[in-house]
Amino acid sequence: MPQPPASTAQRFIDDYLLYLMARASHLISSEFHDLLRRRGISVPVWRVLASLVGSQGETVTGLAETCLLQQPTMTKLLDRMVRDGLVKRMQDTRDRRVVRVALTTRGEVMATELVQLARQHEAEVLARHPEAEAMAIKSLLRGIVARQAKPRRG
Amino acid sequence: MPQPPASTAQRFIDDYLLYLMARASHLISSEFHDLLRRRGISVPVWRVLASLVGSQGETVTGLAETCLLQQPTMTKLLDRMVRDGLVKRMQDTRDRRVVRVALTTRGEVMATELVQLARQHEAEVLARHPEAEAMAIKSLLRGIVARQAKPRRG
DNA sequence: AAGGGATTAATGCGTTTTCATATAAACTTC
DNA sequence: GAAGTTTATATGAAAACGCATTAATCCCTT
Repeated sequence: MPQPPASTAQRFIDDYLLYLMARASHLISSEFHDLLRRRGISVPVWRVLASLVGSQGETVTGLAETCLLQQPTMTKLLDRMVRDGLVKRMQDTRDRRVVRVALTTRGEVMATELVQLARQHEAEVLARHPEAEAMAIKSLLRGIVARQAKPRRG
Repeated sequence: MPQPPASTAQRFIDDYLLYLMARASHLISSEFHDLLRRRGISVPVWRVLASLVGSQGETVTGLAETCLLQQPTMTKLLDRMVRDGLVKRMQDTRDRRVVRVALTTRGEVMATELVQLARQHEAEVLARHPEAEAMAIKSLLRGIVARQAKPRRG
């Protein structure tokens, strides 16, 4: 284990809301992302799959926003997912500019399975943070960061 | 504006904790990241600067963890920051494996200025989310997502 | 109904990140 | 004190990302 930082309790970022949110999100998500990696699934792919469950078809731009990516990044990600047989592109009947992206059968099987695992994991996380229902946001997130700290490699 | 998704209120992800956290974090941070971009500063560079304010020197691995990056990524990021005169590498006296990274004068000036802007922005965000002090985490984060929604391009 | 302006998705290029591995230094143990 | 193990950082190839631009379609005004 490396030495603790020179000034342990005094760092700007440790009381900075945006950092607390980013770190809490990162730490908690890392657990599930590890599970994904073991299955050879990248985080962006998982996000697209999860976004498309139950949908008849989403636009590229809409998916990009949902998945927190830029549109060109999404286009290239979809290229790979089409190649891997997870999603298909369809033309929108009303607007020929629009591409509707939907799950293939294979994609749907995978997505459904992962969503179930995600729900399980979410339940575990919530069980682990029982005070989450009542605390102020900063101390809450700070608590998550502290408690969650480094279960393994982030 | 694009069409709303086929099933508006029923998506799995809209009630999924990890997504709510990631999205809330992304949305709020985007505002500040826009400010950074206007100044030509990337998010990872900002994170390193913010991590080093008030420090005598952090290790590469420690910085990587703090900044939510992998260690090789941090090494290369530091290469660029050294090149740009923002940080310097120093040898640790006790453990010669360890590289101590610290701000240069130029880096410190920049970091201090940015931290001040970050504090301002944080205050604005907190003022905008007054109920943040008392709400349950999921509805809290969901509320942030809803209210923050798309101030401009994410 | 035609043309200007806006919107959707794709492409190309340069940069950055990741994954796997290599190198070097320091601890441990016999 | 030397071999083996662990820890810290660096490197190199391949993938992914971001920005700017392009092509096609739609919308709205006149």
